[in-house]
Amino acid sequence: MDESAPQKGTVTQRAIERIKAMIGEGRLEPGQRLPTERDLAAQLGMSRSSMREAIRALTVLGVLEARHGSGIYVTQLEAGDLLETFGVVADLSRGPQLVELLEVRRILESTATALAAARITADQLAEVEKHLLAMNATDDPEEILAHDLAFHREIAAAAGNETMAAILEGLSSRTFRARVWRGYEEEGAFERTRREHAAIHRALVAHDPEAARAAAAAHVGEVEQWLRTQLTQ
Amino acid sequence: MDESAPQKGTVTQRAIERIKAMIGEGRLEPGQRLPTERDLAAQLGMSRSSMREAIRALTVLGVLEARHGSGIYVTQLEAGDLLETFGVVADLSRGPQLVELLEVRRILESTATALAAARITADQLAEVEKHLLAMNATDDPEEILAHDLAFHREIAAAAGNETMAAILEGLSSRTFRARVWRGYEEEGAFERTRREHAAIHRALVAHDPEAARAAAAAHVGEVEQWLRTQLTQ
DNA sequence: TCAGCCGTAGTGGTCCGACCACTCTGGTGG
DNA sequence: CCACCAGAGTGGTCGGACCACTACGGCTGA
Repeated sequence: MDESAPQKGTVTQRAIERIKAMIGEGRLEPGQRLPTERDLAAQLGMSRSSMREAIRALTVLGVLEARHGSGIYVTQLEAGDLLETFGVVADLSRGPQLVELLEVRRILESTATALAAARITADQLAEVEKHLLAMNATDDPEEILAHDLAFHREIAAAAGNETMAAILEGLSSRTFRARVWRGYEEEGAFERTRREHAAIHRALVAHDPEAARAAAAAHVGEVEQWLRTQLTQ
Repeated sequence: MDESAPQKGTVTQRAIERIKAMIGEGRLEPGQRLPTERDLAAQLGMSRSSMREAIRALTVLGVLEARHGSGIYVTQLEAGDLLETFGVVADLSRGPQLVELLEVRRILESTATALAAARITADQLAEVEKHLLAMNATDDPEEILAHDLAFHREIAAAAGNETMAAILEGLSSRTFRARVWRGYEEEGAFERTRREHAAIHRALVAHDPEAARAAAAAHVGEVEQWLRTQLTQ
């Protein structure tokens, strides 16, 4: 059951490509269960160890999901599954790269907020308000951060593009924001953040995309500029 | 040398987190060489097999680089290294998700092109023109696609944000575009594409960001709309 | 003296076989 | 009829062996 192995790269790398190809060609559907590690290794003519490394690699990429004692399954291949690794980028980026990342976020977040202003429903708006109020009702940085994240997540979801929402989720991942905020909040940015969030909320209520875009861009831009000054010091 | 293993998740998963943490905390610098697989496994109190899976995982994420016979090294952790996995998302996305991905690309590409219009140098512009001419001088779809990719890559580079350029690179990866173009080009879209590219080029020459943004958005939007109609059929 | 070759130690890559931890299922006993 | 449970099957871990490749240093020959 082997077809003239081209012998390019390592055995494990080949296995990764093969499985990816199987999914790309539709031979493996989302949610479907794969053969066992032992069978897969035999089919591709390699050891179980090498096959396990390939499976582990595809697991961290969000393509496969291994359930102990049950089997290996193809994920739903949705944006959330595949873009989870985006958080790693945010976690490991430093210096100028952090600013670039924030610039990307500013572009996407402003557009997402504009889209949300046009499309958001009453229910979604209520959810956004819930986090806005909760954020203003406490002084615990941890809690504020959590509601801040949820605030933007709800808006991104209301924009109607799951892929964009997933990318923004990665760009706002817990550790990334915690790292930046650690210094940012010490400069009395809480009050400003609240005003900016209020402005975004107003634009959403008014269903005003342009106002929403401007408010969101300014919001992220504030942090971006602050980070930029930090680097030059 | 172990600190009260919390025993959460699999052994391999723990190893991945530990190594990621070492890099995040700066204990491992970009380009630095890690201890051998055998030593690492011993330090974290696990078998070499498990450690290898962890290393393989971080390798596909673009965080580590293994050189056969030499050792394991931390990558430069630049945008290109870490965002290579973005291509996998594009390769495995289908249906509505493909449209969402194209929408993200439209947003980023239009902004990148606008930035490029403001910042592009004469040398960079010459490079862009080179690919524009080469694209118009041939009828080989393969070659056209290659120069098309390079055309946009040069523009993204001129925008001055490597992270954005890396993301766009992933969103335009070879297989992704080949897949979409297969059907797109059959509808006589070549001529339209050339006109759109010419419009983008004009805006760059004129250093007109708004015109560049509009031209790029229209360019990607054309493909996006076509894909949208394909899905409803 | 010095350039180039080559042996070798050390590294990642692969394979094997065993056992553990967990899940799922089908039969059994209540 | 249901609850339980034992067993088969699965992924997870381990240890060791060997292969493929790199890098370095000593050796050889000019």
